[in-house]
Amino acid sequence: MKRLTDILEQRISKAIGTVTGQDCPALVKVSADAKFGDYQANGVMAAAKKAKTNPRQLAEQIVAALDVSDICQPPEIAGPGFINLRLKEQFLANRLLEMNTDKQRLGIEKKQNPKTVVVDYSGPNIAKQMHVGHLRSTIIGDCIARLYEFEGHTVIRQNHIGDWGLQFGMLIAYIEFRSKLALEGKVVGVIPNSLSDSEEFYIEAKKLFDTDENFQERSREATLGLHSGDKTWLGRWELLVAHSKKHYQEIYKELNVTLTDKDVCGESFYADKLAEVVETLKQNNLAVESDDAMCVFPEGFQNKDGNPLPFIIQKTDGAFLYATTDLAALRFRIQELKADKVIYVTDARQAQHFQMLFAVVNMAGWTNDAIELMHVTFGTMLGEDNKPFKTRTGGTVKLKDLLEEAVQRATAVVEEKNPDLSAKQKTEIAKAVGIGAVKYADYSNNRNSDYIFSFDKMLAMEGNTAPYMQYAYARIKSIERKAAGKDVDVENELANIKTLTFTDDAEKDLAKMLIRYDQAIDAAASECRPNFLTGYLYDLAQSFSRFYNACPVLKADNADQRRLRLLLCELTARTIQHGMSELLGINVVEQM
RNA sequence: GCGCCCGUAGCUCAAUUGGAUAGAGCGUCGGUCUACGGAACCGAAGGUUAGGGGUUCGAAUCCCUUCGGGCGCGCCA
Repeated sequence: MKRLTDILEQRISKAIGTVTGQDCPALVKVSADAKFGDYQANGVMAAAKKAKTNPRQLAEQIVAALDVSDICQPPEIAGPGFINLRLKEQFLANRLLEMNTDKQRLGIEKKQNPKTVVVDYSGPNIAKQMHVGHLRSTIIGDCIARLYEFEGHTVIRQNHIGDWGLQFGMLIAYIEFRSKLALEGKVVGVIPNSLSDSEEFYIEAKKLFDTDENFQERSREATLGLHSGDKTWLGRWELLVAHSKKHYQEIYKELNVTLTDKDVCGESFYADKLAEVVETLKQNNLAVESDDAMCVFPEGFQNKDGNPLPFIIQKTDGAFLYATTDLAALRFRIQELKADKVIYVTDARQAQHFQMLFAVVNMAGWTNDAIELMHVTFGTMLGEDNKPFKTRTGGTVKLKDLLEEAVQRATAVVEEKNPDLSAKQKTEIAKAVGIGAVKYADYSNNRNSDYIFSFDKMLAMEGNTAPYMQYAYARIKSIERKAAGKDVDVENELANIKTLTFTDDAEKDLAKMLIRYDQAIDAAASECRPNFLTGYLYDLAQSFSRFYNACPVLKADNADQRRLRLLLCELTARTIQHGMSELLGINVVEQM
């Protein structure tokens, strides 16, 4: 099923071309106001300007050259030269019937020319618990990956974990140090058995590092040993990695995030490629020594003093930096993974770093115009005091704690609203609602802005929240259950519908919303903006509520009317289910 | 100092990227139910889109400028 906006765009653009002889886009959008119809073409004014003619007259000529009679009623011209379009009921009905035949994709086609898209997101550090600072990248990135995948692209997820460098040298040196203490009977436990052990060890190690020169020295040796592949050091390090992976896979599972172990490709993976990256850049005369460090100077970047800003790829002491790793990673993604598009999902503070990274990769000739490099930024998560989100005592909020609290709060709400459900159901619902609320709140905000984290707001049943969406879904499922109780076989009734007749405006309004789902997905994917999708789903749910209020389904006037209404219910449920569950990774529930 | 992001209703946020009279939710006020889950629906009030200038048929959106906020800017990631 081809996207309606694309069909209209194509036909009207063609008509503009026929009339003016110029190539001007029709700019078809959903109408701003229902009184202007369902869709509008905004491109005539610009075309008229280009052709140096009167826009209203041009609009008339275009309409005369246009045939959309299979879709719309005769187009109207309004204002300075808008072309307004009203869908025919028959067209609307046909679209619904087509959607009905495709349970998986609601009739939405895959992209004609799929690309290989690398999405880099989440990227936690090992040996530390995930905290709120990882939340936005993890879930926004996951939505982007799901969107592209649904559109038919080949998506390669990359979890670029922080698992290399001095801090881990320090930690494995501490494991060694601790084993000596253990021999003297001063501590119990030599190796960290869990991630929380690792975290404690990390704190202890840092203390020691800051106060003990010998330990500092040993940490450097450990780092070196690790980097040169020494088995003893490597073994200790692998232990840390294993605990960490287990931890964040648990979090991903809880969050319903699609990252798996095979997507992990962190700093350590690129460690042996860094020297070669630097060497290549040196040979190309792109990397030069400056203040004893190896730097590349991409054009257009300045430091505080107005001097060229370096992209430092090797420190004075010879060590490599994250810039070096990022270069190696990006080259790998382009050359080995064959990426057509690389999307980085990190916070906005790194914008300049990525601009420079892309510039350097371009200088090196590792990329070309056909490859799209994209930094998807997002703002900071703030507490209700408008300051960066912290615990009451000012500490970092652990993701695990945050999610637990969300589920706990949701449990209380379920308990209050629907105490008669089974314990098992309540648990399932609380999880879907609690975790869903956290994710949905993030998705529904424009990712560029900072956003204020509030359990009360995200768990509210009103407004654009996960619970509202889940409620809309549950109500539809409730109707279908009731139908079964009245000997109405919904599946059978919807299986062989040939014609549909609308008898109420609320039906038509809902139908028009339903057929716009493909466009919402496209907008969300192309801009990497999940809030376009949540915005659509919310509009849909509201539209359904209006319909629900106005149009009895099971007590409809006649069989035809009931069939149409059942179909609208079912398609709405499927769309909500698909959008929430498949694209946002938020579960819906039959009852709540 | 330079650069990036931001400033929209009392509050929290949208606005399909330059389109028609800037929309939601919360809060406030007023309505709707013996239909299917009231966790709902309808309506009202609330705006000089921070201020000013410009571009054009048309600006919250683009350009300039002032003010206010956040974040970057040489060996952390």
